[in-house]
Parts: sequence; C-alpha cells; structure tokens
Amino acid sequence: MSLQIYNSLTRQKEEFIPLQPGRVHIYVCGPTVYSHAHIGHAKSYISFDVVVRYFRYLGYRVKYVQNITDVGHLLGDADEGEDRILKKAREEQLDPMEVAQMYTWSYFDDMAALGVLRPDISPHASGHIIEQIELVKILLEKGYAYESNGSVYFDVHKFPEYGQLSGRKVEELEAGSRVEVNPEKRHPADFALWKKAEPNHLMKWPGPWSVGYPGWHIECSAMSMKYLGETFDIHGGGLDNIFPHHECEIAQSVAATGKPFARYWMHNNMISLSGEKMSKSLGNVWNIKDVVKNYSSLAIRHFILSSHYRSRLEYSEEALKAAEQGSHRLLNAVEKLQEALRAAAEGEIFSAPFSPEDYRRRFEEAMNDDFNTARAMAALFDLAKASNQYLAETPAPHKPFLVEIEQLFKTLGHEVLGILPAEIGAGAGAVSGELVEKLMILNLDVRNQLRKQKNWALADQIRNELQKAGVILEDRPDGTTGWSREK
RNA sequence: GGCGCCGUACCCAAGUGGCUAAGGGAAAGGUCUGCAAAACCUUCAUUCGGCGGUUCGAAUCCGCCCGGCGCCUCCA
Repeated sequence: MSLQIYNSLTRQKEEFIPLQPGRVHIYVCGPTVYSHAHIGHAKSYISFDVVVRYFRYLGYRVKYVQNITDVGHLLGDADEGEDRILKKAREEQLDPMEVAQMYTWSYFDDMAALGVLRPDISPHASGHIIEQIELVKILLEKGYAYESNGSVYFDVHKFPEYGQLSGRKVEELEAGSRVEVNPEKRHPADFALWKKAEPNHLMKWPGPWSVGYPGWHIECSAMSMKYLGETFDIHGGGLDNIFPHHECEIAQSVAATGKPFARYWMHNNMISLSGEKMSKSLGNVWNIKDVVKNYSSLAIRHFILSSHYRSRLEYSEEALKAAEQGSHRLLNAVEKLQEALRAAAEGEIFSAPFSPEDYRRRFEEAMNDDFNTARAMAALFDLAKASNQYLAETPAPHKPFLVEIEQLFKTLGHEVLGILPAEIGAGAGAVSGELVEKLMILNLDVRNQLRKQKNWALADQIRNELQKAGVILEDRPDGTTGWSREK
C-alpha cells in the first residue's frame, strides 16, 4: 500500500504524491519563544520528527522547514499594541530579543534532549521582515489588502475561499460576538498584515506604512514560500492553529501568488491533563525540562508515539511509567539479541522460525496508513517477543538470522521512531570501555566462586552494591551471569 | 450560538462493515532459579457510553439520548 496521509483540507486520507518525484518539502509551525516548551510541544514536534524520518526511510529527499516566532503575536486584533514576547520582557526586565533568544536556545535544547532531529532550516521571523513586507506589498497591489492608519489588513471578502480549511463562513465569523470591533478594519473578520507600533512598543521595524511590526500569520507564508516554493507538499502544525492561523496563511499566500499553497495539511492533536487541553493559559502545563528529569527521552517518545498523532493523548504519571516499562522491554530484547550475537556462529543448516521481513511489512503498512505509530510499535513488540522466544529455545542461534533481526530494530526502532538508542547493549565493551569490561569479568568471576561456595550473603552484597552503582546483574539458569547498565 | 472531535478491559491505546477486538503497563498463576532480575507459557473486554434502526453481518453506517472535550482570542 502506498503512503496515505489524512489531509485536513479535504478531510480524508489521500495517497501522498510529491510535487517533485522523490522529494518532500514540508513546513511545520514552530514555537513562539516566550517560555519553555512543554510536553504538548513535544507531541507536535516528535510527531513531525517521525513523519520526516519515515519519509527519509522511504528514500525521499526531505527539506524540512520549521520557523521560530520571535516577533510575537498580537494579544488581540484591537489590542494595545503589546505582543507576547514584549509582555514577557516587561515581566522579566529584559530586552525582548533577549527573551526570544533565551527561549529559542531552551527550545533547541529540549528538542535535542528528546532526540528530535533538527529541521533543515529554522528561520526566524525577525530575520525575514523584508520578505514579509514584500508579501504585504503584493497583496496591496493586487487589491486583497488595504491600508488604514499606518496598519495593513487583509480583506477577507476579497478572498471567497476564506474558511475552506476550518469550515467557517465569513458571515458567521462576523456575527460571532468574540471578534472585537476595530474601527480601522472594514470587516470584523479582516486580519492584520502589518501593525503600526504604539509608542510604548519596543519590537518594531521601519516599514512602508509605518514603524511597526508584521501581523502574526504573514511570517509563515513568507518563510515557507521563500524556502520551499510557492506551492509545496506538506504544511503541519497543531490542531489549534487551523483557525485563524492556517486559514489566514492560505488566504494570504494564494491571493499573493495565484497558485495553490500547501498541498497536504497535517494537524496533530493535543495533550490533555485530566481531560483538559494542556496550555499555558490554563496553567496545567508540564515543561519538557521537568518531565525529562523523571523519564528517559526514549520513554517520552514511546509515550507520545503510542497513540496516533491525530488523537488526543491524556498525560499521566501512570502512562509515562507504563511507557518507561515498555521501553525497557524493547531494550532488553535487543540487548539479549546482541549478546547472543556475540556468541553466535554462522552455521550452515538453518530454517528460520519466522520471517523478520513480515514484521517490517506490518510496520510499513501501519506507517503508510497516515503514520500509525501505535500500530507500528505493536509490530516491533511482536518482533521482540518472537526474537526472545527464538533465543530462549535455541541453544546455538544462527548468526545471520540474528543480524537480520538486529538490523530491523536499528532501522525501524532507532532510525524511524527514535524509541531505541543508536547503541544498544550497555553491557557491551563498546559503551563501557575495555577496562570496565575487564573489571566486570573479574568481579563476576569472584562472585560466581562465592556462589559455588553458597556464600549467598557476600554474593548478594556484590549484586546490591553494583546495583547502587547502576549495574544490573542477571544470573542465568546455566550458571553464567550477565550484566547491563540500569536504564 | 456556529463548526468539529471523542467515549474500546484496572490504566494508556490501536482498530471505523465480516477470520480469535492490536500493542504496552498493571495484576494473577506457572516454568526457570539459592534468592533476585530477565525471559518464556497461561489467565485478564462473548464485548466496544446507552437505546433504537440499516444490514446476511456493526465497536465500525444512521438516528436519538447520556457524558467529556476542542476551535470560534494567543496557543503545538
């Protein structure tokens, strides 16, 4: 089956056909850098991280752009001219750019800690003021926008398709009581492309209409088209950005170029806490920096990928713990595999008890179905079980067979999902160092002599002390002892 | 008020017309074992919020009801 993607624009799954054969151009809305990223951001960016990884696995050459919003969004269309970064700057007595920069680094750190691969381009809104102004100029020239008292607004009535993505009608929006009346606008649903700065506004740039700053939506149009072309393959982001952000992006971009904008729109669902959306305004937020203190990055990815990206995911300590345990199960399976591999022989006569390729097929089928990572992971767990079973009942396992399985874990588990580390098997010399390896052999040798003398007290003391140092011992039925580092 | 989503075992979570309702965690019993850990085996939803309907057949489609949530303002 070919890759199917649920397109928010058409509200159905569609076969993915790239604009240019073999290439994928993808843009994902990045964070507004005014505070630390939370676990909800992790869901979004890990989801798209896996989307990009899977495209690469399929052999596509991917160009992945994710913006950094460091200009700040308006608090409201008819607000006092204070954006969220500026607000934070006031609160923390910092230059607005210091705030943005500080949280940009923080965001990059958090993503690295979660094993999220870097986008190919991370453009800053503040570094693309010129491009944004140029885009506004075009919209004015084409008659889609109008200037009013130094600000520029997009006229939604000039763009009949407005509302297509979010399923909204302009009349309904205008009838809605939540749209504040702004005397500068012709219609309540019009949105700002350029805002004239109030005297107390610190983040501002000289523009053709006033000293001001760009509207919220224009940056994504300007930067995505600059780096990916006027029409590109995929635009992603959180469900909560469909309206107004993505709706406005489409309007601006299509109006300016006369061409289709993004061809597939992908939206990830939210993380909830006690049934409610996790968001800063509700104050029910778990920062990534705090979650990482208690759970491994593999477990966090495991937790997030165990549900579909378009499903809402309920955050709880219990769920994170379950993910941590599940993560250990996979790691243990691969460790056992690698240990067996070191002792395995090539062998000549061999009939495979199962076909590893079957599991790859299942994995791909799941991923091809709109990136169903939950089902893909089930295939990996089943592979782990099959592998464990084989090793448990086979005294002299067949080396090429084990290599094949190991390769599968590495490709699917590590490279695509990122739920297994690059180097598995902490007990292996590669990770621990030659000296440690030798000391452990000595240690276990002494302990096994104690065990033969039935000196359980001393043998257990060694095991306990090693555990305190983060080394787990495992006495096998055959009398040998294995060891690994605590996960 | 408008648009939309969800309700699957003790917990998390796949599945959206038809073989035995994935997978993980927890729990119970067993094998192994000096003990521990890991692994393996077994058990764990005749049932998918409720009630009707369509169909040879529905967790999956339709209707109503109950419960929860998202967007409509910044939000991943």
